[in-house]
Amino acid sequence: MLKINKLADYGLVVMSCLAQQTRPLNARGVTELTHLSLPTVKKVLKLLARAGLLVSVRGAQGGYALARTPELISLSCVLVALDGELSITDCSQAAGLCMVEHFCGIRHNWKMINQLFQKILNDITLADMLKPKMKLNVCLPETVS
Amino acid sequence: MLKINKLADYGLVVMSCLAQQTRPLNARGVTELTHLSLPTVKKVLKLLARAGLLVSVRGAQGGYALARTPELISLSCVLVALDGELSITDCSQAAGLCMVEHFCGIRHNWKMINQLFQKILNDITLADMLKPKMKLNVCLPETVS
DNA sequence: TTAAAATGGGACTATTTTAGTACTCATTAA
DNA sequence: TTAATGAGTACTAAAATAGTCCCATTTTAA
Ligand code: FES
Ligand code: FES
Repeated sequence: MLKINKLADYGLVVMSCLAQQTRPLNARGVTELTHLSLPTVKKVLKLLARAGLLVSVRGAQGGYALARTPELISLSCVLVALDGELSITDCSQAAGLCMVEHFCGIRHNWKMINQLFQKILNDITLADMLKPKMKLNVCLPETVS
Repeated sequence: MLKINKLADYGLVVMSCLAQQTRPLNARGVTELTHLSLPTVKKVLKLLARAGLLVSVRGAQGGYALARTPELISLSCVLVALDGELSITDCSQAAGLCMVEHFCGIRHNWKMINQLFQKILNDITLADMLKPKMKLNVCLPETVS
């Protein structure tokens, strides 16, 4: 449960690959470094560029580079770009998606959990993911109301 | 992203419904209280019973009841029963599922995040979910190694 | 003893989502 | 001018999900 789709997973691999480059890298280059298939890499790169996380340089000698430094790229925004907003249940995000909404006493609590997870993913940056052993500093009793 | 499947969602609704009963309730009774469809309710009840979260009483006047008090039922075990183990990415749980495992520098960090989420869902109980406004007390810098 | 009420287990189908691929157009450096 | 490269879009195949149905087993109650 709670799986992100593969595209999002690959997306993070690609992002961390590009974070280690000093100049734009093209799709083939990413393929060689990550061992992911070329069509998949292309798809991921396009989506990330469209989301504004990568800048693309067209034409010969073109390629992709991070739009910001890894410290300013949250895990959350990468995942959202490739796998949509975080919503643990259909009902925890928008209204009207769940048929038992009116009879359900747990919707509010799902929303709280959803917010907590969102905050966690927001606080982790690409730079953190690049570290061999990331530190997770989670201490958010104030998230709760 | 990070959605649990509908069965798991319904499962929690059913569990919270049963938590408010004083005697075993049959599938039809659950349907009436939750407004979920009967076949779906039956499926969920069977899965929860098999997982040991509910005890079933067969025969006339039979039905289902919680196997333990709500304080002793974690959100985690309900979700696992209906939607499998928590694993954000294929690679964060077991080895050998991801084709780029050998070239991937972020696998360890995914595992950390996975553990954190697991701990959060473990610490929330069914009793918490029944409260109108749950308190989330997350403060686990020691989870990290 | 019998009939009715209920769960248990499993199989099945339609739908939706996901993964992966292919093709054409636009842009740019050399 | 030309070759390299990204942008956009459409498509197919495979997998997961949701929802339904059927029949055997068990137990209560008439
Ligand atoms: S299960 Fe959908 S609103 Fe509660
Ligand atoms: S993406 Fe699978 S091991 Fe890292």
